[in-house]
Amino acid sequence: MTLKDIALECGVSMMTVSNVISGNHKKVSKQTIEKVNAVIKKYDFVPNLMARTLSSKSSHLILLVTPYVKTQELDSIYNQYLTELIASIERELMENSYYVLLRSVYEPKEIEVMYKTWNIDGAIFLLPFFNETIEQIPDYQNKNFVLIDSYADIKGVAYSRCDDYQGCFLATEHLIQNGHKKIIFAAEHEGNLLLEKRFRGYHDALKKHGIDFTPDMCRPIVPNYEGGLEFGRSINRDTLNFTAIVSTSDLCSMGIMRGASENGIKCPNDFSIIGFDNLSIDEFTVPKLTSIDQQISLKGKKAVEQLLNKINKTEKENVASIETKLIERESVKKI
Amino acid sequence: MTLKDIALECGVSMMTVSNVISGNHKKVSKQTIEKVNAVIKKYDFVPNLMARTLSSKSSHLILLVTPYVKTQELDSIYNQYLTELIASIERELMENSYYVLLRSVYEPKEIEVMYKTWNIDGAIFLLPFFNETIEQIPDYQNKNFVLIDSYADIKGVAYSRCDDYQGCFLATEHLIQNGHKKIIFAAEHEGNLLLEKRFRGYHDALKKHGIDFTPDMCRPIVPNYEGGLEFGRSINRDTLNFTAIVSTSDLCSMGIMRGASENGIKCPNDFSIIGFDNLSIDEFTVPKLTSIDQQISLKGKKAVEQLLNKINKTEKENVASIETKLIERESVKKI
DNA sequence: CTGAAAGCGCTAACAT
DNA sequence: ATGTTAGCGCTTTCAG
Repeated sequence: MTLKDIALECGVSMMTVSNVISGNHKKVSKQTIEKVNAVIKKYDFVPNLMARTLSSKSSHLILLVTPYVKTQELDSIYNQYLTELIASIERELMENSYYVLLRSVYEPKEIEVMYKTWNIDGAIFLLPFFNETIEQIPDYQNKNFVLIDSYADIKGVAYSRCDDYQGCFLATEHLIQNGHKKIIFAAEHEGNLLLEKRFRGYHDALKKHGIDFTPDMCRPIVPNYEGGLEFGRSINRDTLNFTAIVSTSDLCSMGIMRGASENGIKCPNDFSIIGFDNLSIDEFTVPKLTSIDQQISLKGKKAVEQLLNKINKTEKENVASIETKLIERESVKKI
Repeated sequence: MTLKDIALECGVSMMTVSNVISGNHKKVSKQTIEKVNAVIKKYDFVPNLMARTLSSKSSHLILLVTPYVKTQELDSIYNQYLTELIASIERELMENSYYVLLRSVYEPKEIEVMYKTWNIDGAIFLLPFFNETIEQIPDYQNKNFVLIDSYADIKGVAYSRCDDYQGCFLATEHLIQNGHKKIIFAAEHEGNLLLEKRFRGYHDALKKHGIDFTPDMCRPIVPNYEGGLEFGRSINRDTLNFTAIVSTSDLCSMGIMRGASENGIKCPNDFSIIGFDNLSIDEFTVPKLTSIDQQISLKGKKAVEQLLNKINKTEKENVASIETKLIERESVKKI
């Protein structure tokens, strides 16, 4: 069943059917529209987008780019994170009649190949691992790129990310409001644009409430489970010179809690901690972990919004900054 | 840059270039092949698959089908699970020059629409939620379907799933080998094909080692975190008439451990437990959770193998049953 | 408002 | 071993 068959049965030309389907309703009379739609419905006709793309160049295909790494190498945070992100993006694109091609990419060249192969209409980079490669892609300014979680400053692309500054500001302020003054920041942030934003939020919250920041309050740990575990194990009654920790990931927080508990230092009685990401496992830890929620689905939705703005050349702000939320559980104690 | 341009520059016909690209090397002389390949390389020419599909009908596009549900409704197990599964499938398809279209599907009709729209070459159903809908899809026997984790018995489709029977057999036997005799099975399995297999594995392991099964050894709980929590809370010194639990999900195990510990009943001293799925969070629980590993990546790889067999009409067994593995951690105590 | 002609980039089928 | 013809299903362009 093709456009031609529909046209024949309706006694009109292919162009008329095409116009009805494309929603060019100004070019067709009401009666014709109804007649054509009836026949389309009768046969459950669905236009072939391969053919449409070939002649019109626009495929309605969006490339979702993930890094090509061994699955095991992906920090487990990405598991939950990516599923939710991809699901929300797919849903939002679907509602706008776009389709999702998923591809793990190792070198920038592959992006270009995908464009030539499938006439891609745009791409969303799901993780901020592509900052350096994007500018190597030919004509990247005109390729409708959206970067997620990236603070790179690349001309012509759009961004969707959570407000990392505000997230750690919130966390820090919450600790202060619970009576904490000796609050440390648990991540090496130098050289990492995202972590620098988070550090800045922590720093400025201290400042706002008249607490001096000194360099020893920043602990240069790697913010994953192992890094947290190592740091946690270094905590004992002698080194416990703080009452609260601003962490930059839930898994890191879990590592810290586990490591410290090996020395009999327990959260929340001996120290309070706030994570980042609001993973569902936060409900399963002991104590349940207070965390900063990233609103992942909203981030995906906004990424699609940015993309459609680019595709439709709607002149808009090219950064979506998603508000974070504090999710209170049991890892912060009022002192 | 098109086939035509390459043909022109080489001084040959389009068909010759096409044959070189498709690997029809019997139809072209060695010199011509080299000449053509040189020009292709010179211009980084990539053939347009929209055009190829239009004339050849084969798109090299594979549909990955997930259920369309609210993200929040997806049990968190699927998060980690799906990411790893999708990553392994994408990788394997990519290596065979296939491309991945991702789509969440609400009703069977949508599958048919995707086929008409994009000339899909086959589909993999990532979760066993489609058993009832598949047979409603027109011509489903010839559509190259692979179902993951399904025990449905549908004509003409292929399957990739872990050996659930063997998984719980392994778990039960491991407990027995650690001296346990009073072992309960923690899931309502009736009416669920997959859970029935697991129960059978548990049952047969008991039998093999001369332990009688009595109906009270099967606890009809819902095998997720909440169900586990509820059951765990029901355990106290009076009701603790077993020494070990075969659970059918890691999250359920975590719920049980948490619920029981609220009553002062601790794993592994008061009872042993083995989970199912081997989630990475098993490393973070206290005690670390012994579990049955599903080899998710292998499952994805085998799913692709099944699919390619169908596409290439290679006559093979249409079920891939993935061996499970026991991952020992700290939740089983020798008694 | 409606239609005819031409062509998107490729390949199947049939030549030579 | 190589080339020619026709056509995949749709839209663009230009005419009426």
